[in-house]
Amino acid sequence: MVTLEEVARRAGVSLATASRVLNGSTRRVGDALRERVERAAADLGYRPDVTAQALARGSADVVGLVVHSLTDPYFAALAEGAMAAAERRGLTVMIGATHRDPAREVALVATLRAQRVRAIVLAGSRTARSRSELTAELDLFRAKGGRVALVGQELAGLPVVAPANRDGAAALARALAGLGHRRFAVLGGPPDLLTARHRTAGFTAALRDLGLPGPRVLPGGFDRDGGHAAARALLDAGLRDVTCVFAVNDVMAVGALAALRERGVAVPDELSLAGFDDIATLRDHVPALTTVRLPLAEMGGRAVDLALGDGPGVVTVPGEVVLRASARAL
Amino acid sequence: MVTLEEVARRAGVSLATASRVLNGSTRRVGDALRERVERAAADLGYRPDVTAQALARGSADVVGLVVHSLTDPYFAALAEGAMAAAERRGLTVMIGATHRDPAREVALVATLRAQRVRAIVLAGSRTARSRSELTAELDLFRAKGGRVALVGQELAGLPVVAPANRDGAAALARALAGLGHRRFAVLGGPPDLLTARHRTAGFTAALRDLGLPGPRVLPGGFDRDGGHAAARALLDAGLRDVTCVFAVNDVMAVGALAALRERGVAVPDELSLAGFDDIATLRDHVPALTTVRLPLAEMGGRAVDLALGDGPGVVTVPGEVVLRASARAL
DNA sequence: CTGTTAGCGCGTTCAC
DNA sequence: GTGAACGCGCTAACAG
Repeated sequence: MVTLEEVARRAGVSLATASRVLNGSTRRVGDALRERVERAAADLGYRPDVTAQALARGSADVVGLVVHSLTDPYFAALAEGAMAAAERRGLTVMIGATHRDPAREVALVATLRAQRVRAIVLAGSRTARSRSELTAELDLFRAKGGRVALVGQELAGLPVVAPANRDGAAALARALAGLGHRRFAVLGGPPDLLTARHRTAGFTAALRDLGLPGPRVLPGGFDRDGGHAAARALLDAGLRDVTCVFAVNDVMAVGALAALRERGVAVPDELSLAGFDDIATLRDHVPALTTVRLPLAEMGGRAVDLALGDGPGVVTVPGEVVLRASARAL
Repeated sequence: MVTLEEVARRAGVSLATASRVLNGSTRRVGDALRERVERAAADLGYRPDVTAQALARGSADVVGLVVHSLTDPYFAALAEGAMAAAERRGLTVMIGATHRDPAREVALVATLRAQRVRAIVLAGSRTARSRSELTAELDLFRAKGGRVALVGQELAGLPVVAPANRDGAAALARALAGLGHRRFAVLGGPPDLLTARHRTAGFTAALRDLGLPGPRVLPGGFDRDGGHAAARALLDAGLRDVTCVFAVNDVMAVGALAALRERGVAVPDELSLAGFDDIATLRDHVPALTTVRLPLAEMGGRAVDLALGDGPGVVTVPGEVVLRASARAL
C-alpha cells in the first residue's frame, strides 16, 4: 500500500503539498511541485486510502441509497440512475433495502450515518405513522453536515424528486375516459401509503371533474401479489359495470393481469387495465400495459444531484400517459 | 457525535477498556466494568465511528458487490440475497455496476479496494480476454487480507458459487427431448462469454448423447434485446424443422418471446421455447416460460458467506428443470 | 505558495 | 484484568 507520505518523500515535498495536489481542493500549488507530485504518485501507483480521508474529513465519498427492494424494477431503475449520477461525481453507492419495514429504514439511516456517507437518498413512499423516528435520525445526520434527498414523497421539508402522482393519474383517467370508459375500479394499494393515496385521489378527482361516477377502490399490497389479490377480490365481488381497472403501480398491474388471466377475463376485450410508472419490463407483457411513464433512472440521478447540489428543493417530475394494448376503446 | 472517549469517561474507565467492551474481541473485561461501560454507551447513545474503525483496523465492515446491471432481474435477485447475508453479519453492501465493461469492472474493484472493504463479490460471467488486469487488481486486494468470491464462473482459483450450467442445460435438453422435440435452436449469447458457452455446450452434448442432431446455434447479446435479435435472425433464416428454441438465459428468452409474438409465431403451438435462471418475473409472462431454476438469492448469500468464511472453495449449485407452458409435447 | 503540526476516533501493543 | 501511549493515513489550521 503506497501512502501519501511515500509520495511526498519521493517528490521531495511535504505531506501537505502532496495532499493538496492529489486530493485537496481549495489551495493551489505551484506548477513545478504539482508536476513532481503527480509524477511521483503515478510512478508509485498511489491510491488514497478513503477510510483515512473519511476520518480526517469527517465525511466519506459515498452516498447512501435506501430502497424498499432491489428486485422491484421500479427501485432497480432508480438505483441504476442514482449509481450513474454518483459515479459521475466520483462517489460510490451504499445500498440498503427496507422491505417496507419502517424500523429497518431507520436502522439503515443510522448505519449510513455511522458510515459518514456524504448524502442519503431515501426512495419510496412511507406510511403516515412512525415518521418521527426517521426524521429524528435524519436530523442527526444533517446536523453533522449530511445531505438528504427523497424520491417519491416529501418528508419534513427535505429536498425531493416528486413524481406528479396526482396529475399523472388524473391525465390517465382522462385518457381512459376518452376511450369511452365510464365505470372504473382502482386497485389502490395500502390506504396509508401516500403515493398510493395520491394516485388514487388524482384519478378519482379527474373522473369527478368529468362528471363520471367515482371508481370502486380496492385496497391491498403495493406489490405484484397485492395487485393479484386485489384483482381477485374485484372479480369475487363481481365486476358489474366496471370496464376499466387502474392499478396504482405497474407491478400491481402485472399481478392483476395474471389474476385476470387465471380467471379467464380477457384483457382488454372484457376489461381494460392500466398501471403507473412504466417499468422497463412492461413491454414484454401481453397485452402491453397502458401506464403513466416516469423517467425512473433520471429520477434516481436527480435525487443524487439534489442531495449534493444546492438546486431547488423540489423537483416535480411529470408523468406521461402511454396508451398500450391493455386499454381499448369501447 | 458521541465518541468512545466520552463513553469511557462517563464509565470511569480507560479508552482501551471501553473499546474492548464495545467493539474489541480477544480480551475479556471484568463484569463490573463491562456493565458500567455498556450502560454508559446506552445512556449516551454511542455509535462507533466506522470510518475510524476502518482506519484503525485497516478494514471496513463493508462488502463490495460488483454486478453487471441492477435492472437485470438475475443480478437484482443475487444482490438481494447478498445484502441479506451481509446484514446478518452486520455488514453493509457497496454496489457497483459494470454494464459488462471489463475496464469498469477493474475500476470498481480498485475503488472497493480503496474503501478497504472486507470482501468483494464479483457476480456475472466474464469474457475470456482481459482477465489479467482484473486478477492483478484482485491480487492486490487479497494481499492486504481482502477476501473475494465469485458468482457464476471460476476465476484464478478463487472461491466461487457456480451454477451447474452444463448439467442444467443438459437436463433441460433431455427434458425437452422427452417432450418429443428433435431439432433445436440455441440462442447462444456471446460466444466468448463462458456462462453462455457452457450452457450451449451442455445442451449440445446432451442432444448428442441422445443421438439427436446438434442444434443450430445463433450468437447474440446476453440480454433481452440480444434474445430478441437472435430470435428474429432465426426466423429470417427460416425455422425449417426446428420445433424448440433454448435461450441461454431468461431475459433473452423473454426477448425472444416478444420477437416471436411480433412475427406471429405462436408459442408453444408452433414453436417451443425455454430459458435458464428462473428469474422471478418469469411467471407473469404468457406463456409461462420453461426454464432451469437457480436459487438466485441464495446464491448471492452463499457468495458472501464463501468470501467471508473459510468453507469449501467451490459451491456448485444445481439447476432444476421447470417445465411450463412455453414448451409443449409434440 | 509551502511546510509544520495537530488532530480525526478508534484498535492495540505494551507495561502494570 | 486494566490503563497509557502510539499509530492508522490523511486533512486542515496555522506559520512562515
